[in-house]
Amino acid sequence: MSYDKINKCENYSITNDIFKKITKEEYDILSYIKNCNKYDKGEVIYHEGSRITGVYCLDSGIVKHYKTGNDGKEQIIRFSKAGDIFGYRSVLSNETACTTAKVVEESSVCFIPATHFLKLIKENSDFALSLMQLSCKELGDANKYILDIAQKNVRERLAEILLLLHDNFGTNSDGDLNIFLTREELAGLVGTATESVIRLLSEFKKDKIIQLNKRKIKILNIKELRRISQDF
Amino acid sequence: MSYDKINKCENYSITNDIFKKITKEEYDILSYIKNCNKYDKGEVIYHEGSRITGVYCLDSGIVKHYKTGNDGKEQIIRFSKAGDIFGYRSVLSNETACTTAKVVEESSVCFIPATHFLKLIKENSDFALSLMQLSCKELGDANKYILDIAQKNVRERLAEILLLLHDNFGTNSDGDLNIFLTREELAGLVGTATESVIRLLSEFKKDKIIQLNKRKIKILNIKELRRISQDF
DNA sequence: CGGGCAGTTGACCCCGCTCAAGCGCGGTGG
DNA sequence: CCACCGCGCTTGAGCGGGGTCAACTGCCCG
Repeated sequence: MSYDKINKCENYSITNDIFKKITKEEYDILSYIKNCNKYDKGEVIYHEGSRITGVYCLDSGIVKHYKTGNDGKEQIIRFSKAGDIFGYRSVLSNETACTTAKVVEESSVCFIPATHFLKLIKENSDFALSLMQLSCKELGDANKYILDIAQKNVRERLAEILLLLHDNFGTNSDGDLNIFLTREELAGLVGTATESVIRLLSEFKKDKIIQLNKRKIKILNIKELRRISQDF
Repeated sequence: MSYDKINKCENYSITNDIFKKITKEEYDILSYIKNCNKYDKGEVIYHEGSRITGVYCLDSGIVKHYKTGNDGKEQIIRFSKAGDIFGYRSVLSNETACTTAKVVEESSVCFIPATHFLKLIKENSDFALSLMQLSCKELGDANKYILDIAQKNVRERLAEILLLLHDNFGTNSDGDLNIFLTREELAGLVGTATESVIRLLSEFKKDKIIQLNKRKIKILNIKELRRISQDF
């Protein structure tokens, strides 16, 4: 992280989502206190197990959150995109980070110290409530994920992940998904081996359900994908 | 749920855990407003997908929370025991219930209407904060569960579940786990087939790691169980 | 006494993991 | 400029963990 990258925050993230609930005054103080950095692709913002001293919000870019298994394999839990905040789980539960946060696409990240974040929660109950809603939503997502991994087969899960990426990141003008993951990352998301992802992607391609070009993925038949994913 | 079971709450649950943070006055109002019921084993408190109009706290008993897969198989997400609250996720995120809550052991359950619960959060920031800590802790647990199911084999997971039950429910004077699940429920917890659970339990028994007597399980070698579970 | 459910065991076999080999491509250095 | 290396991707072969099916037992309860 080079020095010239510091303090170039555009304030996007704190105008977004849950920060809608803070007052003008709180906003001004927050703008003053927060601290922004740019991170390159592949850089780690924090490691699983490390103590977190504040909350991060993403101005731009994509960050993946993963846990590492005993054999060193990454299990991706979720992604953050522009406007999302992360790290708040550790700050609130006062535990070490339960995931590693690594940059997938060059990101601009704001940092809000824990003390100030907790102060905001205490003083603004609307803010506290929307934060609670956020963590509850994440909890619901995690519960669904547990069911999926436990009961669906790899083919169904891959279909579901493609739909999830489609919903979260959308498509560019060419119709390609706006996120470019390695096969290994896809495997870490689905919870399977890289080779299995490759084989199934080839099948989907053969069946004209998706189109592949390197890491670009275009969904051609979203209905069929939904049918395969078995999600009603 | 028979009529004579209503309004016999002992107030245990609202003296517990997160309700420590409420004031005397709030406590008195809450005692007046809340509503208590007894539920027999097997009764459903609410179903996955139904709208929840308040938050539940458990005075006594055990409740399991599970999601149902497309093939009808239960995936148990977690248990509640005396002092725990549940249903708050749906109330806060304003979504339908993401799990079914079913009584495993006869339970005394208090109900707090959503409006009053939200009022408490708005007016008592300490209460809000400890509730947030609770949801964040659950989120951390869920994330760990995802990693486990995705990367560990059934043997490792079963060992881990036995340790988890041991930590959560403890043992009685005979050293048996204080929770009595069917083999099918254990399978739904581990995320596997009933037959696999049976076979592995037999193995653990053969290896003198556990003792079995119907649904009673006694852990004989907790170290070995920890080794098998691969959890560091 | 009979029906039904939980538990158990054996047989079978398929999904998906692992290992290995080969390919394409971009970067680096001689 | 080309040779080489390494990484990501792809494909094939093999096999084993664990899911499924079926049969049997024991037990509870009507």
